[in-house]
Amino acid sequence: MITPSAEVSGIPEQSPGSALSQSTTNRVTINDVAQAAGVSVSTVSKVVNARYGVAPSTMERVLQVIAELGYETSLVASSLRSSRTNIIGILVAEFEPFALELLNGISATLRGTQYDLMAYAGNLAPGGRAGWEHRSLSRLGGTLIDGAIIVTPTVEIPHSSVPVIAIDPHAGTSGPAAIDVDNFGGAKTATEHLISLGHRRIGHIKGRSDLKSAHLRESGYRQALQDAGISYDPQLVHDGDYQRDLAAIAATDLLTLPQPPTAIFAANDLSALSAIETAKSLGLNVPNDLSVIGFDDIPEAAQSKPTLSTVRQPMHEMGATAVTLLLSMLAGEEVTQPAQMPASLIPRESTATAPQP
Amino acid sequence: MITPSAEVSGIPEQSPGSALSQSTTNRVTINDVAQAAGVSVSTVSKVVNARYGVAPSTMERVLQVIAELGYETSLVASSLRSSRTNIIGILVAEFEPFALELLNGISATLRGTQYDLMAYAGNLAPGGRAGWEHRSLSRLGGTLIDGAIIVTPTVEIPHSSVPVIAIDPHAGTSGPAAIDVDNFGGAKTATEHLISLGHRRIGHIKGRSDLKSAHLRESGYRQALQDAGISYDPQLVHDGDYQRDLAAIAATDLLTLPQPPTAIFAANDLSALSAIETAKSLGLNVPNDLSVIGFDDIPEAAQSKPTLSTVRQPMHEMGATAVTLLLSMLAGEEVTQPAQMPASLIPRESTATAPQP
DNA sequence: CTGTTAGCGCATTCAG
DNA sequence: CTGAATGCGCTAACAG
Repeated sequence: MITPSAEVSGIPEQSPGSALSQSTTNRVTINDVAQAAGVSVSTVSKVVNARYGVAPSTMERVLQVIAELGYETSLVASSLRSSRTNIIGILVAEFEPFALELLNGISATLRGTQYDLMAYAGNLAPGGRAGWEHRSLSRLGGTLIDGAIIVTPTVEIPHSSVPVIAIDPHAGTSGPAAIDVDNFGGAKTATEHLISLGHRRIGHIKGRSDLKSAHLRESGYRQALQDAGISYDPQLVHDGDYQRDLAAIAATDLLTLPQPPTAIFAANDLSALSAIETAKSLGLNVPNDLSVIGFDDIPEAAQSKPTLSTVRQPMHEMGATAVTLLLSMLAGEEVTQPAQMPASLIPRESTATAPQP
Repeated sequence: MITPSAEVSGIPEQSPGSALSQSTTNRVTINDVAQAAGVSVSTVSKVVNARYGVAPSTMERVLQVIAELGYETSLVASSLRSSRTNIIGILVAEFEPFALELLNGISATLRGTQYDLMAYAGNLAPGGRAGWEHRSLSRLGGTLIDGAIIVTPTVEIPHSSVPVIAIDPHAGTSGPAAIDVDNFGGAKTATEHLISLGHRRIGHIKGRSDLKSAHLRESGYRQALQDAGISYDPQLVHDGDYQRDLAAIAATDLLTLPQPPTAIFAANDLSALSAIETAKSLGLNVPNDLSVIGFDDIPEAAQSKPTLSTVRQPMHEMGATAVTLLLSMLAGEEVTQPAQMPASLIPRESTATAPQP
């Protein structure tokens, strides 16, 4: 999308041969400005931060030099000195679809506020040990960012020097204020959808067993089966770990059973999409031979062939809620109550009535 | 730290017995560790950075304390001192779909490297002036990040203290190494698609006239017409500015011509979707009465009714290429040649054979 | 091997 | 009104 940044008054054209334009590589610091303007560093600082106590003439001259040199305060240096930065940090393990959708909602909600947004992926480097949450929070908090939103933390978030909101926390509930989706209810709805289509033999590809959401989704699945009077068959439940490749193995195992399921509820969309591919490669038609439903509603779900039926997490709203809560915490209010968002069924093409035996 | 907004009324902050300021758990600094371990700060620093010259026994003790206190080096402080941070910065105006898709590709490409990723939206605050590119780059570069990828800059990127890659730059070509899509070729392909469906009277909704991409897309359109021996009719080309509302006006003008077009190539998907809505409101059926094709392939394109035919920008690949180029720049190689990615036709439901007169 | 000494760029007292 | 001095948390010389 094109940003409508109306460039009404252009930047002052800096003539190429300008003697002021410094040679190259080095950043323009407050010292350069002070020297060029013939004032002290502290005066420049006052001008930049709009403090009182500077003569208009001095102020004007300094501003002139700042414009010419294209000086901007270093985020790093200033945040080291003063506690306030006006930056909200989003801490993620990596930028996967879920985090990106969240980011979208967060960015939109933050637009027009005084805050800028910084998203940090702190678990990209190899040997990515667990505990990226604490590390990122500790490395950025207290200095670079005024508050943090942590996406899908898998461990308890410890005490922090800045306000923190957790989105979709996978560990216990004793941490900071948290926002998540109704995993149990959503999984139950998904399974009920399959049951209502006439399926009786329904497989499940589980999520990461160390995560709370995975257990809740499995519970929802089992509850729906039980409510419908369908007995639970352990053979129909395999581990997918929320990952594409492992889900493919799980799907293969399920579909090569002597009596394979006619439908699969995968714990997330990634697994579901992987299951569809696996089914295709085994010569099965989705949804005629096999129905598949996922969980999340990532963008890819609407673009697959067939399009993926799923349960939607309102990621945009979750991001917006997180921002709202965080802003009120930054305003000094106490926020501790967790928020749970509803999950909604999105039926698409990958689910259909059960094949007649 | 929370600053009560009593500053205005002149009340001195930090009241003497303020137990509140003590309640916020302060960050653990290297000083705390040094003190607790009974060593000097520099020794701790050496341990943290795995430098040689520390006795095993000391090292062990320090590590023990670090673990107990949960200490992590402050990104801000360390990056202020040492130039290397192992962080790549992605600079965007805000997190909109295009940037997010890019981020996805960038994150995936960076996984397993030594670098972490920091994305910064520097144009969220109100009064977001143009020139966020320079400001963000100046505020982060040289200290916080080792290199930067700037997404859709609209102004020239000035000299910088760190390596920079621009993705989809909308201004001139004299800046840093740049990556964009084949706007001309893509537009030509889109128009040829319409021609191959039998359309001869093809309208065009232009993009923002101050942007290079808009001109290239119009050129591609005209080239395709010329190649097919169709004469160019200025009446069929209106300005849409890449925006929804202006595109709607343009579409209305086009469709109420005495001899309206049977197909429209819009300069971006947003305009195309707007044109479809306009056509519907005029009682036209898309694609039977009017074919519409866009440019970009934003996620919404696959979810509209009818789904939108378009030309796809390979955003994932563009992000990956940006990372590759940047990494080689960081490795000391000289990279200046721009990279151009291919655009590919994505035919969907909004285009069909021309209606028989 | 370890501690001491300088700053990195900036904001903030406190004297002139 | 202005500038010199101090320190934020940390790393990199250099001494001891």
